[in-house]
Amino acid sequence: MILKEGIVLKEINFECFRCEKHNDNCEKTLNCCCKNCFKSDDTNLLKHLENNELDSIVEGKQQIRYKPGETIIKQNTSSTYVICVRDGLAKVYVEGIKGKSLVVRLIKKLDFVTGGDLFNGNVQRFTISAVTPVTCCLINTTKLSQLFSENNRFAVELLRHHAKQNNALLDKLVVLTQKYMPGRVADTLLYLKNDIFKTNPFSVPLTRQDLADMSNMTKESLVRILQQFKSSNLIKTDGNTIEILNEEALQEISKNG
Amino acid sequence: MILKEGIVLKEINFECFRCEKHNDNCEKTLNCCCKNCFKSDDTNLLKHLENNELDSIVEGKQQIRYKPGETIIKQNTSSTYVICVRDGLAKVYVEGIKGKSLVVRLIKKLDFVTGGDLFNGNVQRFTISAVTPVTCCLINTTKLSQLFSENNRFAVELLRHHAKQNNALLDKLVVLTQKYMPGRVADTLLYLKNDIFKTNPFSVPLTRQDLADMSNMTKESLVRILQQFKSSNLIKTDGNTIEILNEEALQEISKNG
DNA sequence: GGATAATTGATATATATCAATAAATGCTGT
DNA sequence: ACAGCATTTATTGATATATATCAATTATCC
Repeated sequence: MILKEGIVLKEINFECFRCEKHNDNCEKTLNCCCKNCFKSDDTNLLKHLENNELDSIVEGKQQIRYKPGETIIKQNTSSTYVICVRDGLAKVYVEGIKGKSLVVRLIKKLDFVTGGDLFNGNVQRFTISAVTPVTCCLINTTKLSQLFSENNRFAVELLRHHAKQNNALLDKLVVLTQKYMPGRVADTLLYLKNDIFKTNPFSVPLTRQDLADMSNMTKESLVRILQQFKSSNLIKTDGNTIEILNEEALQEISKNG
Repeated sequence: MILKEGIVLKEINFECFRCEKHNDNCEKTLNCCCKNCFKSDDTNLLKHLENNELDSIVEGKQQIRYKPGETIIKQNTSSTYVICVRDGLAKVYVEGIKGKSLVVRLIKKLDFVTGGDLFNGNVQRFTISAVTPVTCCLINTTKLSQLFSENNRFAVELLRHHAKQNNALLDKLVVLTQKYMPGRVADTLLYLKNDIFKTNPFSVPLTRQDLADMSNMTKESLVRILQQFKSSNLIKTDGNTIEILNEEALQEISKNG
C-alpha cells in the first residue's frame, strides 16, 4: 500500500487479541496496540474515549515507519493528521528565515502533536522529521470533532493539550529572547535530561546543529558554551553522550539568563 | 460590588430590550449587549451558541471598566475567566526575566483571550493591562465545558481559537529570534496599521517602551530604527501619530529580516 | 514646574560570521 | 571484515557586527 511517493505503509496482518484491531507483534510488546497505546498514559489525549469511540478514529489510522532524517510532516503543506508517536524520537521545528531552523520541541513515545491549523485550514505550521527510526500513527482529525458531542471530556482534553502547547511556546518565547546563550544551553541540557531521556548520562542522537537550533544560536556558539560548561565541571561529554555533573549550577545559570 | 481590591464592578440597571439582559446604554449603541457582541463578528468564539446556551454563560458574566495602566489579568495568578473586550485597547504581555516585558498581542473590541491554563489549573501565563480605558467582560470558564456536549461546533470554535493563538506564537517566535531590528520594527508597524487601527495615519496610545517590548528590543534601539525609517521616507511620525508612507518597502524590510 | 517619556551620542558586549583544522561517519571495493 | 577515501560533523581561533548599556539632553505631560 503506497500512501504517497516514497512512503509505503507496512502491511499489517496480525490480529491483536486485546483490541481486536490489526496490529504487529501486539501480544509480545503489549504497547503496540492502539487502545493500549492511547490509554496507557495519564496525560494521554484520548484517555477519556470509550472503546467504540476509539474504534471510530483508530479505523482510519495509518501506522508508518520513518528512517532517520525523513520528514513526517512538512511545513506549509496541508494535512489533517494528528500525530501520535509510538516509538523513536522526532524533532518539531519551524523552518524560519534564510534557512534557519528553530526546534520547538522533541517528541517521543506517546507524544501527540496536534497541528497548527487544526480545524482551521489544516496547513501545518512546522516540520516534523525523524531523528531516530520513528514509528508513528497518523490519525485523521476529520473524525475528531464528531466525538465532541458524544464525549465532552475528550474536547476538554484536547483543549488542555492546546493550552499546554501554548504555554510551552510562551515559555520558549521568553527563554529564547531574554536569556543569554549559557542560560539557553543550560535549558536545553536540562530539557534533554529531565523531559526527554530521563537518564544521566544520556546519549543524544542529535547533531550540534540540532542542539544549536533548539537553543537559538549557531553551532559554533553552542560548542563554545558546552566547552565552558565542561571546563567548569558542570557537564562531561563524550561524543554524543552527555552527563550532567552539577544540575543545581545549571539551574542557576538558567535562572540568571 | 467589589471583586477584589481596587476593582469595583459597575452596577448595571439598564434592561436591554433585545437580549433581555442587564446592560448599559444598549439601545443606543446596539453593540453593548452580550448577544450582539458575541454574535456580531465572524471570527467570534461564541457564534455557534444558541440563545439559551449563551444565557448560561452570560449569566455569571462580569462587565468591568479599567483605567489606562490598570491590570486586568495578572500573570501567575489563578483565574477562570475568558476575557472578551467590549471597548478599548489592552496589551497582553509576559513578564519575563530581569523585569523585561514581552508584549505578545494587543487586544481590542470583540477580541477574546482564553487563558494559558484553560482547564489546566487556570494559572494565567501572561499579564493583561489596559492601554486606553477598557471595558471588558469576564466570562467564567467553568461553564464552558458543559456546553461541549450540547454544541460541538462551539468546542471546535474554541479549539480553532487556540490553534490560531498557537500559530501566532510560533510566528512571533520566528520573527523575534530570526529577524534583525529593522525587520521587527517593520512588523510592529504593519501590525499596528493593518491589524489594530486599520487606518493610516494612526494614533498609537502606546509608549516607545511598549513598542520596543512588542519588537523585543530596547526603547533606544526602537527610536533609532524609527528615525532611520523616517529619514528614508518610509514613515512619518508626529508624537504618537504614525503614518506609513511606503508599505511595500516595510514589507520588504520585514521579509529580509 | 517637576516628573515622566523621547531622543541622541559614545561605548561596551554578546553573538554571528568567516576560516581553518580535526574528528567522526559513511561508503567503496576488495 | 577492513583499509582507504570522501563527506559530513565538531572544534577552535580571529574578526566583524548587531544590539544593549550608559549618559546626557530635550521634549512632553499632568
